[in-house]
Amino acid sequence: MAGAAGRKVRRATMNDVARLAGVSIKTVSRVVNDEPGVHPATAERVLAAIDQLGFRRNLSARNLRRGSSTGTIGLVLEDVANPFYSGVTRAVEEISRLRGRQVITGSSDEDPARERELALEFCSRRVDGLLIVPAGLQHGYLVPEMRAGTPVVFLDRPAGDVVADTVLVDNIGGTIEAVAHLAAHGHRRIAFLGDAPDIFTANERLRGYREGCVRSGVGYQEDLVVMGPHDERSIASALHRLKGFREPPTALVAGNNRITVHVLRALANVVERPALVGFDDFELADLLSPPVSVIAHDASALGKAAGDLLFARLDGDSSPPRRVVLPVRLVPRGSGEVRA
Amino acid sequence: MAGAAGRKVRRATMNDVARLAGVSIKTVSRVVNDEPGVHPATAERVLAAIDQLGFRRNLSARNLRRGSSTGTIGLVLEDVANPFYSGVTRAVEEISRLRGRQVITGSSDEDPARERELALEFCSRRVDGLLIVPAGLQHGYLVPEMRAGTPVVFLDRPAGDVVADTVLVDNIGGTIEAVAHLAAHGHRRIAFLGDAPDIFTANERLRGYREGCVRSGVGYQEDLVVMGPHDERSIASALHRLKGFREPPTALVAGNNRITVHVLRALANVVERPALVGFDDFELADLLSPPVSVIAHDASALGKAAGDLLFARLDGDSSPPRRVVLPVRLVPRGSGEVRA
DNA sequence: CGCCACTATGACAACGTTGTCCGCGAGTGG
DNA sequence: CCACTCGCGGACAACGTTGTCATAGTGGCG
Repeated sequence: MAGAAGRKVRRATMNDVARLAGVSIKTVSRVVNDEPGVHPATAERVLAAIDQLGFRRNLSARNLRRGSSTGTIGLVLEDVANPFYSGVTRAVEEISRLRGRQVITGSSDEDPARERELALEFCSRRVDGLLIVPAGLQHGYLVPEMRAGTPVVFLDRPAGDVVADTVLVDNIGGTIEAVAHLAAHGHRRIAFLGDAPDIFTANERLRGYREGCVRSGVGYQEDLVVMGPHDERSIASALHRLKGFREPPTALVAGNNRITVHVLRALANVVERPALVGFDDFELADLLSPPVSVIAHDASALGKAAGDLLFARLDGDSSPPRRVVLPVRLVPRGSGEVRA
Repeated sequence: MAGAAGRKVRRATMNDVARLAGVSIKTVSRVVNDEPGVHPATAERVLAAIDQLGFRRNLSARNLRRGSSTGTIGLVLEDVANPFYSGVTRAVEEISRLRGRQVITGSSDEDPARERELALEFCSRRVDGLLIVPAGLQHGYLVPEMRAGTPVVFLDRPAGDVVADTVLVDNIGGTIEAVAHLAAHGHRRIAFLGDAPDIFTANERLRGYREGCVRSGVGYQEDLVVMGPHDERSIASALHRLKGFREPPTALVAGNNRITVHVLRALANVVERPALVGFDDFELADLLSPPVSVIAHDASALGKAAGDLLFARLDGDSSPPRRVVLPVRLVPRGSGEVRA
């Protein structure tokens, strides 16, 4: 059992190592960086000294001196605890690891000020690249960074006022498909429960819903739309209100994974359940009864696509900014295949 | 629409700002750090220059010069994508934010070498503190760091061979309770599906299971224990094998959230389902049918406790290392209350 | 009018590392 | 035996920032 007892000790530097090994500091540097031109016996002595002192090279100093890469990628998202974003995080981490980079993450909680604060903090740390799930619409603050050559990729939502690489999912197409699917099962009164309309994806999905209603010949009815922000309570009361309509909706489209879960919870003890299609897939959706039909898209694919784009830029790709839209697919599992 | 077009530009330094504002670099530093003794008009000029150049102070240089805090906390866990750990991550992020720190995370995937690599990388970055979910049993490599004053807190599992702050959950107590609960409902053949026994929590929970069997008068039966590592397939085949017994188990204890989910999937279309209690709570457990009874413990509580411990150390607490064991509680929801 | 206290600013070194360049000694070919 | 190369190691500056100390200006006061 080794303890950490004893006086707090100053951290060893290359100088200390050099002194102990009886060589110059530059030689230590050479050993640490696997540079050629060091006699094996000398290297041995240096390594022994490093081990004895527990020396770890100071990356702040290294980064400062080298000026180029800090070996870090900044990732700003809405909430790491949301399974969708933690999937994205994992994918980004994975691809970064292959490229020898560490990931620094931060949750913005949909607060534009917090997003900006995090992103700028990351820039101060001189991250090699930034991946951002935008909370706000103003990203002019990133222009100096981009000018200085820091690649920025926007994820899941586009930036408001800068032109940059962006990876999105097909929100509109997905919602159109959801509505079409429900309409094909005879539903004519299809409600939409969406997130706050100033969130890009929420708005796009609303547009898709509207378009889907029109295309499916159902007709768009304002009163069947309930936009957020939502929590469990507000979803429950919205459902209650909809149910009180003279012609209540027979089907629901839920705008994202959290809303879907809230809907499921609100409907838990209801006998006459409306048909349901949720946007975003989630674990256990297939094990619920009825299993929940969803518009699925892959968090890892999103993270990977964004990461690929970012690293391509780091590798020197200077083509015009790209916008990648990842496909979604309807996964019918039961909850959406109930006839009206 | 601002573009990032134009030549790639060198990043502005304090020197550039100083020249543009017609002051010395030290004055710029004073403004940036809100130090007193700068004439308001001068500060104004400096701020304008900063804005014009898009200057962001280089934290590598700052950290190097100041030598003290880098404003970062390193978090090594098993897999950010696992909801349990992403909950921990979020809690750590939250508490770090309040203390003005950024969190750097890395997933070890249960690989001791990877854990070590990540932790040492973080040390090279001179993180202010380390939070580690140990993958291995050897942590001697951290001794120099701890000597140098970097606080280390182990999370969810203890370290193998160093004495340090540790936050655990009551694995043994929880599993004992699970077994007792099932026994109270008349079960005499209770199987245990656990993770790889070299994982601390898996082993502790196995011990708890064994103890629980003894205490409940059920008797410990070797052949009802199936340890991992597990995936969906292996769980399915284990269940199949157990079912073939002359006296098949009438109840199951699942060793962690992933195993529980695998069990649920394997049992999805089975009519005669054994009673089930899972270790770890998970979202939607209450909405399944039957709702899944679990031994619940709080990921955020774990993250918060560890963070509190870490920051207490950073604030100078030098009392002997502590071991905190967080309570768990049985949440009966249905799946565990089936009579034998 | 000379001295002091005080404000506003600047010159300079140092943090730990790495890139550049230089030197020493041994081996090698003519 | 000399000139030249090659392998190895070291001295020194520089990265961008901040702490220390010095200094110029300013106004008050005896």
